[in-house]
Amino acid sequence: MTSQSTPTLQDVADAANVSTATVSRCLNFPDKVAPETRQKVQDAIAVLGYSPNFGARAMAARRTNTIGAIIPTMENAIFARGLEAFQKELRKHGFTMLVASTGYQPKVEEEQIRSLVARGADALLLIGYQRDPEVYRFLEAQGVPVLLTWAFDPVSARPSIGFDNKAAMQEMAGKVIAMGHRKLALISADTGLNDRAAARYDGVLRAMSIAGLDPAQLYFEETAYGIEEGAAAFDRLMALPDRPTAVFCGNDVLAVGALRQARALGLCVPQDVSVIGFDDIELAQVAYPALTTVHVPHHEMGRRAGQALARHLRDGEPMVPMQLRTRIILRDTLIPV
Amino acid sequence: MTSQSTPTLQDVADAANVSTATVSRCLNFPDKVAPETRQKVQDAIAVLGYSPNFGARAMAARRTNTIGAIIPTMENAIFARGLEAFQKELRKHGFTMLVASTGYQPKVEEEQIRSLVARGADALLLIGYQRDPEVYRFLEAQGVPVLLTWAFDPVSARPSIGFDNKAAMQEMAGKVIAMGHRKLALISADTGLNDRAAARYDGVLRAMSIAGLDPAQLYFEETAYGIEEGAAAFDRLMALPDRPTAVFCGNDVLAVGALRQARALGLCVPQDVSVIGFDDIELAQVAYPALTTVHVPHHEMGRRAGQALARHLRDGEPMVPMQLRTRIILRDTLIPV
DNA sequence: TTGTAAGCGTTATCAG
DNA sequence: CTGATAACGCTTACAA
Repeated sequence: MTSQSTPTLQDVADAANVSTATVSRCLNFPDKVAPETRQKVQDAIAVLGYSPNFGARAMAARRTNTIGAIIPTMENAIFARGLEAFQKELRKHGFTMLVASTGYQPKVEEEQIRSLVARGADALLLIGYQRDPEVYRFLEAQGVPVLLTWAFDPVSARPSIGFDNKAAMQEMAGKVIAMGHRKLALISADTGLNDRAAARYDGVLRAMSIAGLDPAQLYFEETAYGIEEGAAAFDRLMALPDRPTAVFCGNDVLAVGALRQARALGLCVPQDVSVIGFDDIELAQVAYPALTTVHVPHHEMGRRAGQALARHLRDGEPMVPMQLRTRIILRDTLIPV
Repeated sequence: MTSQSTPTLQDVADAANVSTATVSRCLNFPDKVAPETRQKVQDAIAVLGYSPNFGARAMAARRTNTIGAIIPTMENAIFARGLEAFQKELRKHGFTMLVASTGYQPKVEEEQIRSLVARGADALLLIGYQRDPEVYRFLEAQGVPVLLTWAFDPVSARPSIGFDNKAAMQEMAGKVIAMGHRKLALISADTGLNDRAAARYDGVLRAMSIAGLDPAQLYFEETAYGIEEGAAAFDRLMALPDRPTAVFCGNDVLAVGALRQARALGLCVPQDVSVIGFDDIELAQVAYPALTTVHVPHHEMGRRAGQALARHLRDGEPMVPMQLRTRIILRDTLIPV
């Protein structure tokens, strides 16, 4: 009774003259099987080129050793470093990462969440807090653990491993103000959809208040994500009658766009205007002038997230929220006014 | 007989007072079901919050509407644009993309291939031609169609949608030589593991031969992938007694590293040395000076690959190889010697 | 240590 | 148009 197409457990069992149960054990608990039996089975597996059917396994075992990660975008490497670390850590623990991206669209994120859950993801890694409560209910109902990252909200009860976007930006803004800058601008991603962007915005406002500046004076440019968009927003700011002397950017990608546009306009950064980024992705070092920015511990964040999830799944350890520190990286795009 | 945990087809069937077959039909062929029945079922689905189990579905239907894409790296956005387009196109046709990355390690690629196949990928998108023939045999045995991309080899029989790396680089090198450059260097990724890198290398050599230069005179720096690595290689080249006047780079990431190092060394690009990239990713425009490079039609490549695969899977259309054109983008890092 | 057999949640064939 | 029912390939008590 040889199968025509791809070999199954049964085929292996037949070939090795054992039961399917034994083959299964060989695969999952090798030491629960007698050495010689194991050898026979492994030979059969090799000969047939057998490899287990994931769907069937998932269905029978009711777990997949797979963890889904859903990020807003795969472009521009904003999340790449962190994910890389996450995936490496998971691998160590025998888990596989599945990635999906949403293009910053909540609807798409919901789809992706459902899709990954339907695919049997044992847990999910999501970026930021903000999403329809319905989504969280769904996840809870399905019994899928979720770890949030890239943000840390001390008041939220949801487990997260990230950093305080507001505090980080506030610190940076405080420094900029201390350098004498008074005319400030912020180029930001959509604060309505993106809680990290919103928090960073709040950070700038808070720093202004504390310094006795009127937050209403902040030039605020909200824009889509991308180098072009950053450039366009910067262009609008520079067309203002009373130009800002320091332009914060919600992320390094926008900042690099701003830098490019400054060049196009014949403006010198930082002499004519200072530009400040956020994230410290590789781009920031390569940009010219090298970008002053807020360093996010991408690698550590990914690693710890992987660790937390793996331990939770394997040993049932509860996932404890963890706040990581950011730090200001002074490069060449910021000088006192 | 209500299920305790996540609802199943059976639960829906019970709730709607129909058979599981009918529910399944509602899901897959809505118009093969009477409108009122359909309504009942849909209500039940909504009430229970049912969503189909992917593994079970895959097992029963023997297809997943999922296509796997395996790329060398997710960092630096080299493949990001193309993948994005690929994924968008697939979505249009009702397919889902699953990504995996290999870190440029053949062993890891094999693992990922097996993993995606085990997960039931209906087809695979792979980068480049070069891999163990055993892998191709495995894929064939499993009946999994494969489309290659990011390369185009006219003599290979395997379906691919890409461009001719060698011809592209040769054209660029020809141009550089025509500008009077004689002392040439190439910073390349590992040509042993990476057929795109090897082809680009060959392109430079060929252009030299054609121009009557001795290919053996090419300064060749083979290095790992990354900005740091590009910088280090450039540094070694500049330490040479008889410096090259033009430095080709196997990709934009290496080129940007070279640019950074030039700055660090106090060298002016392009006055002191010309630098040439390959790929034309966003980085190339943002770099300073803006990078002269070979434009790869990322978007079109991804889109067409998605189209070809979707049609093949849906309508059984054969996948025909397609060669896309690259073009030289002259920006600010190359001048005549 | 190994085998038997009952699921796991769908799809799809075949009657009705 | 709808309902039984047999797969699909694997895991896991439970027995031997």
